[in-house]
Amino acid sequence: MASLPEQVRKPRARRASPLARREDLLAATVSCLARLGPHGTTGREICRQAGVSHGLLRHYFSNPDKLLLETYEQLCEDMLAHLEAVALPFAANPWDALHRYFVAVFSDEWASPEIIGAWLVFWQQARSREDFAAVSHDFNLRQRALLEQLVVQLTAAAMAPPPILPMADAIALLSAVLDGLWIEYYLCDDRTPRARCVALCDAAARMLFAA
Amino acid sequence: MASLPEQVRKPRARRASPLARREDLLAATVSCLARLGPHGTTGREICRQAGVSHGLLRHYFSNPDKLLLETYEQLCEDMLAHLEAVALPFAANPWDALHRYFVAVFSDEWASPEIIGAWLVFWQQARSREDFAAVSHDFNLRQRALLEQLVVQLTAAAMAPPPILPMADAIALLSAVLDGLWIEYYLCDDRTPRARCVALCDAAARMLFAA
DNA sequence: CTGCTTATAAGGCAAGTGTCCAATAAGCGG
DNA sequence: CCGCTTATTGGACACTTGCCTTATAAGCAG
Repeated sequence: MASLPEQVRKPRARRASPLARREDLLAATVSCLARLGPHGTTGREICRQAGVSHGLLRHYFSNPDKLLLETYEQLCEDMLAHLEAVALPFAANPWDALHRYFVAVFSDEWASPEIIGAWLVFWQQARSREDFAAVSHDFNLRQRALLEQLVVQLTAAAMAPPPILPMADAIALLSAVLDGLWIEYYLCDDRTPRARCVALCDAAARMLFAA
Repeated sequence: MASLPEQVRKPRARRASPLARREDLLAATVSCLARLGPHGTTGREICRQAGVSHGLLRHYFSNPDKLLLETYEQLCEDMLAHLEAVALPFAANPWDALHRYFVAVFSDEWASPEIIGAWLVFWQQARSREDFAAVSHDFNLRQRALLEQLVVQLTAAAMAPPPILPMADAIALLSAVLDGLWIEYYLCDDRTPRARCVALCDAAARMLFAA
């Protein structure tokens, strides 16, 4: 039993479509961020979570950092697509569209501890990293534009009088309410239940844009 | 020049008062969190930033994690003390007191990228770590209580009519506005200048609590 | 000036990480 | 059924980290 260099490898794993594997890794990254925080989210740990060998990360992403960045991009893209899909088809009833937007923001899918936890990490990165900042900036612009569009529908349809505050201020405030409640929802899940967040947003919108 | 085991150590460093050194390390922690993110904030890096040997951390804190926690505690304590000192002495003029509170929240001292960046990390930790959650919870309660006190002064002094919304809702909204603007201020420093944040808070308060 | 306390430095060690790389087989086209 | 592409594995390496320990000297009491 001195030398047995044989039968060492065991690539039993089924071969997955490259696209599916990539998504596995992206999802595992979010999960790791939420479970272990940014400190514990290492390339090897992500692979462990995804159930693949640590060598595979390199095969799909140039390095763990890039994986993190792409996770951010993917998350932004998905969230924006979802929000647009939910609110835009209801342009005929602007108040309803806005309400649906709020519901989506606080939905299980986008206000889960996992997602918000990951989001906080990305915000953090955006301060010190150029590439993360670009993604963040782009997302903010697009999200703000969507919100603005919904609000403009309100006044354009003459369903609401011109706001008391300058339009830009009113939108900034509504946006702040959304962000603030979103964070708070994350911080302690029992304090402000989902339905109340939505109700508060509705109230704020009515206050800002209705008589 | 074969064997020179002599003259290796060089504890040239001046001896600092234990309290000052502790504060050095706490400050270095905040700085590291902002500069390198949670991932790069290691015990050794903090010591490097503080200009001391890596062995010293152990002498003041049981481990890097504990240092992080104490940094959080210190930050919370300082911020609450500051906010109270700024707003409470002006109970005679409730609107003014509230305004001073807003100004303090967005002051250079408490809305700096360093502070908010560190804060995001602590929020993240609060989800997965019991001890961080306790600090976070305690801070939220006290901060909320302070804000509530300021608002109650408003109505108690009959300087404002009873709010349109239930009191609890109005306070929740105002708090959300504060948090939301605070974060946004962090995310891109050129978008929403400090003065505008304060003005928006004032506007929100007037809207919620004045006729 | 001497000696004690203790703040400080720095080395060693095990564990974990990122990067690179060679070996292996899974699944498809022929 | 065979052979090529490539998804996948797992090891090697240098490096960093956290933890512990010992050696040193800074500053104060006497």
